[in-house]
Amino acid sequence: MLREFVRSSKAMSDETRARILNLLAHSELCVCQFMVILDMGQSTVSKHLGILKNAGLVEMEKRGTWSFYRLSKDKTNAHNRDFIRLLPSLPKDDPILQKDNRSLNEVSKKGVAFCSVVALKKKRRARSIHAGEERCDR
Amino acid sequence: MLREFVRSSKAMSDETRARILNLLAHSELCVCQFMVILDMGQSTVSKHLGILKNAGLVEMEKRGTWSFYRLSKDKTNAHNRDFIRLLPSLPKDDPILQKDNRSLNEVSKKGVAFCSVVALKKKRRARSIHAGEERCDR
DNA sequence: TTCCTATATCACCATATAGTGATATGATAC
DNA sequence: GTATCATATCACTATATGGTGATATAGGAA
Repeated sequence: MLREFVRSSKAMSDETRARILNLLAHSELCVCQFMVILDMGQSTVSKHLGILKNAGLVEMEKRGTWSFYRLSKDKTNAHNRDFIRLLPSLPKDDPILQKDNRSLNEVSKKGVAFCSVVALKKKRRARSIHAGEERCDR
Repeated sequence: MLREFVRSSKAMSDETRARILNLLAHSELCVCQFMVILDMGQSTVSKHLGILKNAGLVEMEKRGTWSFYRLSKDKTNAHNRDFIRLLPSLPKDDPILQKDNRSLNEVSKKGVAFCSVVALKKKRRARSIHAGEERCDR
């Protein structure tokens, strides 16, 4: 149906989600790895992945507390198969995607546990900055 | 560049513009023909066509006062070639697209002049309704 | 010239969306 | 049990977008 076609197309047509799809074209990843590579907050990443999953472009598998995402292998959806096939035409010479791919290599080497630590640190830093600002207001 | 990829993808990912692209996959059309088939106002149609043109998915040619639109034949843009190639995977069984295609047949038979008349009538009707409402307010 | 028509653009409003911090959920470790 | 961590979801704000009427532009006809 047209509605599904548009939903999948919309899911692709955002810079952040295009970056996510580019990364997933290389390997499966969990949320905290995306946080490090994309340098974005956890809720942002989770939201974007939810949109991609809802459109059927991406699948999720829980392993312990981690959620691993990968490109959908669903053969029943014609649009999504075609949209995913389009990923190789993402501009390989784009500096953002090149940087993402380099980060992906590093992150992959260091493993998931590393990302958890980095993501947690980031979260705590954000909290403490916020707490500091509040103190200054008094 | 990623920005262009996203722009083209965004241009496709709207129900109205997907309908426009579906029509253009069959034949070139001018604005007033879109107005009749899509049953939308002139400014709306013009805006959507502008977005598609700006993304490079569509070309425009002026003939007299008419602007004719067609799918871009530009071979230099990799994304757009791929996006246009995706059009055949628009859901052919979708009732909206089927209705659009039927309307396209009728409109094509009757020619551009017919559409001009219909579009103009519509415009006048809208104006007179609006004028009537204003009179009632007094 | 003046009038009419086809299209583009503008201004506006209503809705949708991205990003974010806070909170909720759910699993693991202690 | 509690504590901790990974993720999902909620609430909110700022911005983007779709649809529309009004206006501007520009070509053709009278």
